[in-house]
Amino acid sequence: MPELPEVETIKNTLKRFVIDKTITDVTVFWPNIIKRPDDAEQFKDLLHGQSIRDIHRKGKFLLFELDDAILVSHLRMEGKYSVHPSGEPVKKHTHVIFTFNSGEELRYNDVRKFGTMHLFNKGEERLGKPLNQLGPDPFDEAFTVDYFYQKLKKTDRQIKSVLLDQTVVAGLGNIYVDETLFKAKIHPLRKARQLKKREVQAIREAAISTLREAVAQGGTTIRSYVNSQGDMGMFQQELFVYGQENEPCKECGRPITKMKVGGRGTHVCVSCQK
DNA sequence: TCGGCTGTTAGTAA
DNA sequence: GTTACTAACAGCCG
Repeated sequence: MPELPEVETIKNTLKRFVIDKTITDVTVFWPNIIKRPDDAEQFKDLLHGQSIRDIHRKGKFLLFELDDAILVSHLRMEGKYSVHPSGEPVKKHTHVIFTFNSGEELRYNDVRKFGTMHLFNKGEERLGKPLNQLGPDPFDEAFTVDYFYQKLKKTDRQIKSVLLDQTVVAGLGNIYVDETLFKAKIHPLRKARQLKKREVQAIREAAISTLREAVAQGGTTIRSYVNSQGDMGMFQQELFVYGQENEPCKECGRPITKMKVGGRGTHVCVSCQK
């Protein structure tokens, strides 16, 4: 589900509910979510007594900053965080509960159980998986045209697949890649290494502006995404190609085509995108 | 009823 | 080393 704009929105809404709350207990119903440490009991012990001081985002990852630790969380397709009074009935697909000293709980819910949590000592989170291979955030100043152009030049893959590669740039997923390529007027099947520098520049700018606008709209809700207050995003109203199969292109009027690229459903205006 | 699809990515095979 | 495919899981749609 969530790509950069959704994770950013979740971070911002969640902060209001959890900052300076102290974890007094952790309950893990589906241990496979916990990837580090490998033992869920140890995970629980390390979190006991820790307070949430801040929440950060890197690509699609949420980073919960605790007193002595960083909890790195990826929501994958359907992960959600929400805060509830302790007495409230627990919903189906809730897999981890962080109990606070405030009489509330932070609950992690994930229909498909794909999400992951990695716990690190503070300062060590960038050294191991999953953050050690992550490319720059699109909003980071390290995401320069030169960096991007060099990366694209040394791969044989199609541009769409490269944009989905989180080691190249971190935060784009299937929706925003399709939207970015439409905005840049580039066909998703183009070989990355054959793109001209001005095309690479156009993709970079399209990605940044698309993501910025989507953050402003609170993300995109296609089926299940809601932020940590339960609000839907609004960016689905601004989509040009994603989910617009057979609809007229908002630029040229010709129908949007759906195809497969790298195994992913891909939406393209074959008239606008070359 | 069942196969195919879904906002992701780690692991494996070629 | 690079790239392509699949599995992890559940639900929805035709």
